[in-house]
Amino acid sequence: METLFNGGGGGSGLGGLGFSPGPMTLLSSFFSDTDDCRSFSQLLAGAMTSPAAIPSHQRQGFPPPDDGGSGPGDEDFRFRPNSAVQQSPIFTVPQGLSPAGLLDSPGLFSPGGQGPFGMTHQQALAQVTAQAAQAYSHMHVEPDYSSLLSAAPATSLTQLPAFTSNATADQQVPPSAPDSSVAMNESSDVSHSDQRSQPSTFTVDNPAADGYNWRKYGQKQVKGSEFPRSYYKCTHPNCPVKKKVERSLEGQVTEIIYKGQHNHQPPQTHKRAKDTGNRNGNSNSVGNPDLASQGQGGNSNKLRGMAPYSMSKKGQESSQVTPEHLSATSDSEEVGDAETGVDERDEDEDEPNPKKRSTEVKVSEPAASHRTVTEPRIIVQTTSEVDLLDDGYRWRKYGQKVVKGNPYPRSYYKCTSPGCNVRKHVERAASDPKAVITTYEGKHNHDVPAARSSSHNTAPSTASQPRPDNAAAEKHTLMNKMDLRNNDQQPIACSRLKEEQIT
DNA sequence: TAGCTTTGACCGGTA
DNA sequence: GTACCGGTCAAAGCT
Repeated sequence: METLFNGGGGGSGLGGLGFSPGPMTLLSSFFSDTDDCRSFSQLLAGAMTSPAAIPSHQRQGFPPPDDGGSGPGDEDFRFRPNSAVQQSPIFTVPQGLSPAGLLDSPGLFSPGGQGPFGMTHQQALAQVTAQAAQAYSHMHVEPDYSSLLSAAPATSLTQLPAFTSNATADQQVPPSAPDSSVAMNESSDVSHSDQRSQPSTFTVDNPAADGYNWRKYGQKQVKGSEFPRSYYKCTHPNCPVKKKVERSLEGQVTEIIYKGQHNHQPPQTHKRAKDTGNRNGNSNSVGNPDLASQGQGGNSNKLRGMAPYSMSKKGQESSQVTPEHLSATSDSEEVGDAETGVDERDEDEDEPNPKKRSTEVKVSEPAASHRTVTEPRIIVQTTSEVDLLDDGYRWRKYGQKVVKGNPYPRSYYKCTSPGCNVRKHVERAASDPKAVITTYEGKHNHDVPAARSSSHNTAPSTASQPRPDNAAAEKHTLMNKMDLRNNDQQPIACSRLKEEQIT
């Protein structure tokens, strides 16, 4: 964990860079590797409505529902962090991490966003994250990964917001699919021809950062997206692979769609090293938007997936984990290599098995084109309203997205204070609009606005819901209290919030 | 000079 | 039949 979040010292990638992923990114990184899961929303919905219906003996493992997930005998419960269809990045919650327990934590949450234990959303998130990490370490045989996770100090999360928001240009580290390739490959059929990569949350300056060389052959403003879409072709002779990349004006990759499969190995020598600098002594150092390409032939080394985070090279702001990044899991060669060295890559390159190269979950779509398995990264600018959520700060809703399986949109907010980059992501459970997960990103650089009257609800905001700027500390505290090895810990993934009116 | 990006135009599919 | 749209082409410019 320490390695994961803080780089684990030793001079590799993340550690050296000294940044941490945003909480959701972190979660995503943990959860991005299975093929049969439930969306986060669905999880929420299910948990909010049916924990009791789940046999107690199964709660721990949170047996798969009816979505074709693992069978009764399976130890893993799977669900998708995003319900964007079945092509969402999925993650597996193995025994030890009980989604049910997650959501069914007694009294951890209560109206107002804070439970009797003072558990806040941030804390919940941190806890979930920690448990996810723990779970991941339990379920995956990858010794490297597991060890990393299990060894990670809970305090790592403390720095998440700060680091994500303060990354410097030199900290460009690719988001990576936490070894989704491995997990997925192990657990699913990789015949999928359809993949969709996680749009990396982070700015990726080099589209070829996934190990392949790409040539941009077109760009177009597509309908429905506020961002232009770029078209790339693999430059390898006769390689039919193409990819479409959508980026925000800040350079953040909002979506990457791959099409085709590489019929060759990733170039041994990466120009990327030249392009972005050869950090950590290896050539695979590039912010990499395309983990999916890995899935198509890109190499996937176990540790590469451990580095799901990258930082924007173009803007600090973009380095912040934005909602789009919540599920960012791009294959991170840079990080992976940074931590494992090129050798690992070479190993993977020696591994012709296409399955090992799949990073994102594949879908069963027969189409030749494959979209990465995550939901679209496009955030629709919907309103400019200032949403007065109960945390003392003023928020401006800057977008929302409806995910499949959840009639309620996921909403994104930004702090309205000038210069403050804190963002807030609110997701409501499909079954209960009052069941909400609120995730803060970043740290307020100002005090809580003067007292204001709120038409809605609840207890004093600052009391009912810890301020984001305290999130880190809270997480820290929480994480310190947590015993990652304790499977009995009931992580909280949602809260039945105050009668918060989100829209 | 090679390779790449940019960008307007063109093409084919679809409603 | 037509307009729209996504995808691609290809000339021009840049590195």
